[in-house]
Amino acid sequence: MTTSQQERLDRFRARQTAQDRNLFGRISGAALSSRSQAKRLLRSVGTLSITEWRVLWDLVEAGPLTVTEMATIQRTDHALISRTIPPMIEKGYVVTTTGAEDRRTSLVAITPSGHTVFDETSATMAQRRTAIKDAFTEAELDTFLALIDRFERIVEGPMPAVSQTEDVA
Amino acid sequence: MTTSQQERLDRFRARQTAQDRNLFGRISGAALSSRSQAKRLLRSVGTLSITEWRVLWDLVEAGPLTVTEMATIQRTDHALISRTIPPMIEKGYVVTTTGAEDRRTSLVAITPSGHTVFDETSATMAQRRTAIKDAFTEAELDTFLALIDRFERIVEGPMPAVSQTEDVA
DNA sequence: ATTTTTTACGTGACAAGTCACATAATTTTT
DNA sequence: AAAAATTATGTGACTTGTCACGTAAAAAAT
Repeated sequence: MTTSQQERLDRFRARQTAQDRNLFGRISGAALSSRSQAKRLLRSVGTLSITEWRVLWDLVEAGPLTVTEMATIQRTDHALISRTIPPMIEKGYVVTTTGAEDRRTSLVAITPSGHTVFDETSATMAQRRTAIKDAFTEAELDTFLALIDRFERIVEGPMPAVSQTEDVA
Repeated sequence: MTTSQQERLDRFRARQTAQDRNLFGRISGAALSSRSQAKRLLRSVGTLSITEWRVLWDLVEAGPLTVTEMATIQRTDHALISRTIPPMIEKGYVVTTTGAEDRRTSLVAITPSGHTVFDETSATMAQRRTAIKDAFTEAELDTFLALIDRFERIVEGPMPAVSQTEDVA
């Protein structure tokens, strides 16, 4: 290996180390790993996709919900939920009714069949949550969530405000 | 509003509150918000997509890199990088050469043109990083990264190990 | 009462990201 | 030296997620 190849490798390693402290990349990486794991686990215990599973979990825990409510709970785009519902109706997992008080809304409810496919995932996904519970104390979880809150305040707006001490990398 | 509608709303709110403490959802939400913000910012200062921008940032900081190296740095799938490169070559932002020592690899390097489009984003994206720097002390960043490390150890495997005290939700 | 604004959701079009597989090249094992 | 295993990358096919827009319905303003 030539010196210039070694230098190239050194620069790659330095970059990797530097990015280990980049919160944007770290949070993205953690989220993507989490999603992949969830996907593998769900595939191992049934046929539900991640989004289908999340919908059923919300409905099992909270009863009938609107598309907007589920999107809010799941911190995702309403379009993703909206698109996930019709195939779930076809599979017999959920039913929808137009809102009685607000006919723009549709109220989604789980069916017995939906309960069944959801129940097949429960032990596995509960085990996954337990692993998190075991890994963090309540105080550590509080700290983690407070830090995530702060991060979110920065990434929620169009552009975060910065102090006068800003430096340009 | 009837009592049953009020109860439905109460259950929705309770579910939302409960999910505020769900690390999986919180980390995913934070990552997605971050990605959307980055996308908006990039659109406001040029035409680079998020993945194109990440590629250029890596190349600017570390010099020529292979697809696998960039995927490792960015904690993403090599296929995403692999697919992003040809259009960037067509746009004149990068060039590739087959690795001298390992003809399986291709070494990607930025061009002057790529530097130019990247430079147009630099102030904005640096400002974004500064906002993070301003929001967290070094100690808080250390804590945040340590917690993310721990979370990642749980989500990296096929299934996390759990203690005997596991409970099924 | 009417008009304007806002909201819920469905859809088009697209980007981001993943999984699996194939080919070529390299490394390891025999 | 040959065979087997592993790795780098490209690609097919798909899922996840987003942005923008349109329509219908509701709320707010006039």
